[in-house]
Amino acid sequence: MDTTQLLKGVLDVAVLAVIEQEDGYGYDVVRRLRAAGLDDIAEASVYGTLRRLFHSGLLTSYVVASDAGPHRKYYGLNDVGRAQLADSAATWKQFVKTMNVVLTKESAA
Amino acid sequence: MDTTQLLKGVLDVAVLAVIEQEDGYGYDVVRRLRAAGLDDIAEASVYGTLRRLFHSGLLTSYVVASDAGPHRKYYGLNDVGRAQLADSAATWKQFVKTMNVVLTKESAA
DNA sequence: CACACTACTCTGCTAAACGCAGTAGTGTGC
DNA sequence: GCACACTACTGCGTTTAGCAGAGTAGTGTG
Repeated sequence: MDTTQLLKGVLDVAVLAVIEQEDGYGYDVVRRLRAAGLDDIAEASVYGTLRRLFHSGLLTSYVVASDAGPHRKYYGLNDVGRAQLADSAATWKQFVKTMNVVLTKESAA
Repeated sequence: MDTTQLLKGVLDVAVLAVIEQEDGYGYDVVRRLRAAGLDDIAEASVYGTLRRLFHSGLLTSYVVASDAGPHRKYYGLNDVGRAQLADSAATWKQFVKTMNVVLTKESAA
């Protein structure tokens, strides 16, 4: 099965969670997500998500010069972002529970 | 948060699981999924998923006359479907674990 | 015979992840 | 001193899949 479809709607939460830990820029968020186990995540997806979240008003943004490459566009959570994260994480957990009900009923052997 | 996006890729597994329990027809699968907690699932999504899974060769299909309405198109799992279900369920569980890592690292306070 | 419930189909819309290409900045090796 | 690798970001077009909404029937009830 392709995990691409599973990511839908979840990448938002994942990115928010990673940034809450510590402010991050795109390239770095990609690495942190991959390190956490989302191995085959695409760069374009993360950059796209960051832009979407920022334009939705959930993130702050500031640019920092780098000593090893181009400048970095850092993102951080604001209050709206933190609230959204809490909310989405709760929705996710509830969803997982529901799916567990659906899946464990299977062949009640 | 909208659960629509969370369903992506997961509805397949959910439908397969429900059908493995017992053969079912569209209208009935919808009710069983809703009963399990996927309240706001749309009929069109389930019928679409059933057709997709059938055409992918995971389901068998047979028509039964009903005593209370039009005929019913029942679906059942074949071996390919059962294998796919096992596989997808495993992928899902792994994905949930990964997401748990991502989410619980959050604010390691 | 109108209406409700069952049961299914079809068309078109939309969100979001991704592939791919392109643009730069920096540092390393030949 | 130039090719190449790595860092860092942007933009466009494609694809997948869930959903809204409308339509078509069959059955049974007031």
